[in-house]
Amino acid sequence: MKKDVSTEQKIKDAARKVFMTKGFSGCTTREIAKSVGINVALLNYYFRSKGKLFELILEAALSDFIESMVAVFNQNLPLEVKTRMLIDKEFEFLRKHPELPLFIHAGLNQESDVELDQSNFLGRLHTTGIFEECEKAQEEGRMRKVNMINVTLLFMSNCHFPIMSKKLISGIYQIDDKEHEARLNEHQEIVKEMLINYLFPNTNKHA
Amino acid sequence: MKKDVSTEQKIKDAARKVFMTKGFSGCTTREIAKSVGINVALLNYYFRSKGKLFELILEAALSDFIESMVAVFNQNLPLEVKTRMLIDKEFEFLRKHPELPLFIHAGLNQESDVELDQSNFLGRLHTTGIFEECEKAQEEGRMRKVNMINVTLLFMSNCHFPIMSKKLISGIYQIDDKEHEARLNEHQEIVKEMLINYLFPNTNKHA
DNA sequence: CTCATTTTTAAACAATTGTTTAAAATAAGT
DNA sequence: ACTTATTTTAAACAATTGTTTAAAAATGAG
Repeated sequence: MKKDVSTEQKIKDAARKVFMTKGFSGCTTREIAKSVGINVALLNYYFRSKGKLFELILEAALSDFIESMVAVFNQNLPLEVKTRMLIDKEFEFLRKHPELPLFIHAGLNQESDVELDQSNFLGRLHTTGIFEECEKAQEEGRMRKVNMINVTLLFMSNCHFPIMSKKLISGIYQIDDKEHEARLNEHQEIVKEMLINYLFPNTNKHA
Repeated sequence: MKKDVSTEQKIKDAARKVFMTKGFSGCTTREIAKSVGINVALLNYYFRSKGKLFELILEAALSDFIESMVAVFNQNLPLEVKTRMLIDKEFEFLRKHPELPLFIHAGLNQESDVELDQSNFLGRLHTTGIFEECEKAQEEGRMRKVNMINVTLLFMSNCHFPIMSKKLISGIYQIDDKEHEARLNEHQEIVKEMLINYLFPNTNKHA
């Protein structure tokens, strides 16, 4: 029945790679097919169209990215520790998939018919209990009272943007990959300290 | 000689709008021409090709965006005040041009031949004296000792990302434009306080 | 082996792409 | 007014696009 790796999966993998680097309208179906070593018609045999294939890849990317958060939230650790871990894991995850954030944002802005709530991301976050955990910490005065949307924004801004902006930052400051990596490593520590200090102001700062 | 608004400028304006919302490969030259009310051939008469026109628009966008920073840096005010003003001006500027950050990042990743140092952005920043100002503040212990690249990252992350991520955040949390705007307004204050606290820890916090 | 189903291909389809050519319209110079 | 230069257009160009059709190859069941 199935081969070692099914053709369907091979197409998905190739499509992911190509779409990620070039975007939806930046590549052709033939380009994807060629990188798999198959005919163009086979793409439309498995997936009905280029657009449908793209939606699939985009939703999978979104899922990966939410799942990497959920994994940390599910850890049974104090909120402060979890926060540090979340940032570390995010940086780790994004270093492995540096094109992901830009791909997601560009993809959402182009293919406007992708409905985010269909994948129930909010639900998946809720099941981790992180919202209640924060609410409790806020009531107890351990955590600064900030709307959870703003908390999310704080984390995403400071983890995703540094990765997305590599070309811009390297270009402006004229630094090479090595130097940029060094800046990124330092930034990871900066972000951890800054966010912890801001969100948990009463925790003793190890300065 | 010249008309009220030159055709060349009208094309640039239209191209900017179209490229911003759809990206380079997401639109066609005919689409741009049509929105100006001219023939396709006239595009290539003024600008040599679609790619050349795009580079022009992208570089202008980058320029706008750097200039909005430079304007603040040139103000003769204490660093802490300038910092607050920078964040406010950035949010103000980006609210007017919300597509700009994503356009710049996507554009840089697609059209890789755009050389950032040709526009001498770093030079323009240097002439404001902001680097020396920070260095001095760092030596005097008023400002935390952080590499200027990381400082830049902190500002950009926390100003640009909240604007760029509108669709993602609205989609995940299922909020409408009004609620998103409210979150953004609150975020502006959060970012100001967080960055000031982090970069100028000795300043008395108005908490 | 046989036959039906699934997988894969080559070829063609019509539409659209960026760009060019050559002619028309407009403006400027003398 | 006549000529030259500039601006604008319509039409065509070849190449590429996403998608489909119909046939071939591979696979599976009995």
